[in-house]
Amino acid sequence: MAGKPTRTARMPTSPGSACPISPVVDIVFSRWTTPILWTLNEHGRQRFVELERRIATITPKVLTQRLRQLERDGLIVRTYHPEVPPRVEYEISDLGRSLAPLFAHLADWVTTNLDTVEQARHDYDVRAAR
Amino acid sequence: MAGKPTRTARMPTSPGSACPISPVVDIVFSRWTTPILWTLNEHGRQRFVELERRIATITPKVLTQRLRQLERDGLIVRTYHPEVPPRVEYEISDLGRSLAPLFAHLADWVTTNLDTVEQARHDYDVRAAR
DNA sequence: CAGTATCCGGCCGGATACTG
DNA sequence: CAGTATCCGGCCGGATACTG
Repeated sequence: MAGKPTRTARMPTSPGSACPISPVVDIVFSRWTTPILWTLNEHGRQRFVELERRIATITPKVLTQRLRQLERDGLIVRTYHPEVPPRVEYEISDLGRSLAPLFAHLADWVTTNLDTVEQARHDYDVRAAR
Repeated sequence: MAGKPTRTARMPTSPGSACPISPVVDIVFSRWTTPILWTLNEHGRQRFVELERRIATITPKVLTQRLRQLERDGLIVRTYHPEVPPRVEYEISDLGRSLAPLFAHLADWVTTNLDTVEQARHDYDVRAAR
């Protein structure tokens, strides 16, 4: 046994204990996962380039990474057609689709409350400046 | 005017264009915000140390940072009582409370689907290993 | 008590170039 | 077309120590 378990490294120290929704946050809500899932849900089965175009500011590397993670988590399905040139299609899975009502709910919250958040930020900043 | 605007720096390049829920993701779903909001919603108005204890694995620095952000976004309210020793209380705001049904919805999704996700990961890893 | 100060490592994501 | 390879910077978050 080599050395005591130094606590230095980034152990996940998941906040899960205090919060039952932490798992879904890890799975679904990273920087690019929601745009990807949203696009697949809206426009159906799509090829890599189509996603790249629709999401626009994403780079191919990152798109690949996120797609792989989503596939691993079972939220999307990847289909490879061995042709020349190669053709790959992505579509949302049933599990992924089960997030749709949730996403709609979130979109509602945004329409209703985003202004309030921005106003709050503004007020806070004004108060902080004085 | 010094130099052309080099595109090197991390411009946010927000994915928002493609996805109407990106804003709420930025506001609510970072590593520690959901545990904090959840705790405040469950146990009501609390002092700094109480939050620290309930969330357990969070450090004071990070707790302060997240609380400030949530206060700025108008999701929580901070009350400072100038006593000795000082007393500060945090409570969820009306805006913060408006997230409660959403959180319940998310918690439901977790109970229903977390097993499926873990199974999918397992299957993916097995397939990848071969 | 309720924080702040300092240091620091890792990881995520971006830029750019290249490939079966 | 659908990616991979390489390099790299910033930021988030953690560890530790200190303060009005």
